[in-house]
Amino acid sequence: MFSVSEEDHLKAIFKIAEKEKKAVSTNSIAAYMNTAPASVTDMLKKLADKDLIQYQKYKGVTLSPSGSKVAIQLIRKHRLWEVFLVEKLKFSWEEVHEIAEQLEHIQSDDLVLRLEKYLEFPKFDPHGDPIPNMDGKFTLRSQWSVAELLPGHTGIILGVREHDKSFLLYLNDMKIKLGTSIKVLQKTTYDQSLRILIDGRFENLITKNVAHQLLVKKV
Amino acid sequence: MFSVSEEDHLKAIFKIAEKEKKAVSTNSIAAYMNTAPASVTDMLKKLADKDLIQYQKYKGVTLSPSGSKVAIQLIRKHRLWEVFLVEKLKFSWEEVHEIAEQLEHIQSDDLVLRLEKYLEFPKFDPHGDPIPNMDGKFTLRSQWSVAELLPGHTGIILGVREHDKSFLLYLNDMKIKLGTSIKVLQKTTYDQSLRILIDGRFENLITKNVAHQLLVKKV
DNA sequence: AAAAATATTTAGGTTAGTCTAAATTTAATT
DNA sequence: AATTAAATTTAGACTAACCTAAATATTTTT
Repeated sequence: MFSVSEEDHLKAIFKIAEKEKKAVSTNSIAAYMNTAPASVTDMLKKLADKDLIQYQKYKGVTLSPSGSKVAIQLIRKHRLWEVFLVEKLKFSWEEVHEIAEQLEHIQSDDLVLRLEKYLEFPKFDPHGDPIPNMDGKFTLRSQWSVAELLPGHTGIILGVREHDKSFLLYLNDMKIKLGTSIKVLQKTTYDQSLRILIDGRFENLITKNVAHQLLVKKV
Repeated sequence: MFSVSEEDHLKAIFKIAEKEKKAVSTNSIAAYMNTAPASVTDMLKKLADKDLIQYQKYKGVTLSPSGSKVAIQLIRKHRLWEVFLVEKLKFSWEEVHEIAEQLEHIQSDDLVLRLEKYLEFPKFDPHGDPIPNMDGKFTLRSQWSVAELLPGHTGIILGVREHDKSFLLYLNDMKIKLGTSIKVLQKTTYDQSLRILIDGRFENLITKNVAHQLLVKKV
């Protein structure tokens, strides 16, 4: 239906729009995709012709309903494949992104439905990101970052904001994964770094930024 | 490493060479791939430059050791994914080819190894074709076509030569699948069509050609 | 509000992978 | 062996997806 490059651009627009509310700029897409801005402009024209985006020269883009649908289906496929890779093939959470980037472009609606059923309809992927259902609906849940927890309070890791491989390896070293309990022992007033207790066993110091990347439910 | 089109051409050459012993012709590749012969010529030049084939103008091509390796690895991935689709996702054997054609191009050696392990090292795919191991070795076994069975003798279906969807659906209708027993009741001398008994329960008439496509072990 | 900086688009070019039509080589037939 | 037919290659062109450099629009700063 759509080319890999078209799909990738739509996904990039979706991801960027998720964070910043305004129209998505050409340069931000280029930065996200590691391509030249001029290449993005070319693609935006094509996507606009196909009514996948709203595009006005120099004014940035927003996804149309059909463009949004394509992006969400891609994200759905990506996350379902990540669950497969981790749950079934026993990959670690930092290894699956590149492979899922390829698998998400496999075209077969039936495949996605059967995969989802086989995985028993997971609602979140191995990084804690929600998996949209067939209709593009994401499951919502209340979650806080560890940075928001008050000293003395505990949370259970639901997910991570940062997906960088080195960050995930750092968490592995600290024995932090989905389901791990994090108790905030102390917050430094100087730089807001935190002393935490991991699974009631390991004490460690994390920066404010790291705390911001860790998403938990309060217990 | 290699593009999808390069891989597809190498696989086509391998498949054609499997049947016909001589050097593979440009036209046969074009026919197999549904492309113009001129496009094949272009690609052959490229593959020859990369030492993936032996190519002399007008003389046809043969795979080099490295080209052969690429082709066999593709076939390996294709067949492993087919096993996954049928065994785990419960696709029917006539539905999996197109999806596996896409999946075979996913690049990750680790993925293939883990998939193979997850599937418990299958040696044959859902059509009974052998799955080469990591080193490119195919498992051999003695097999005959039903056309070779003498009246009164029985075989167990090991695989099919023909992979066409309509043929597989025809077998479904006749309740023939891998493991099914086939007893030859009678051979017509006129056109060598056969009356067979399927799983000791259903009697049916098949043409000589159909019998030739059905591979069995003798019992 | 003008100048400077930044963002974006346009213009023109490249490569991979395809095509058709014409030219050439090889194979088959008379 | 010459002619015809078939197979193959060459020549030239197209599209998708990229690029760089230059031009233009927008935003920020003085």
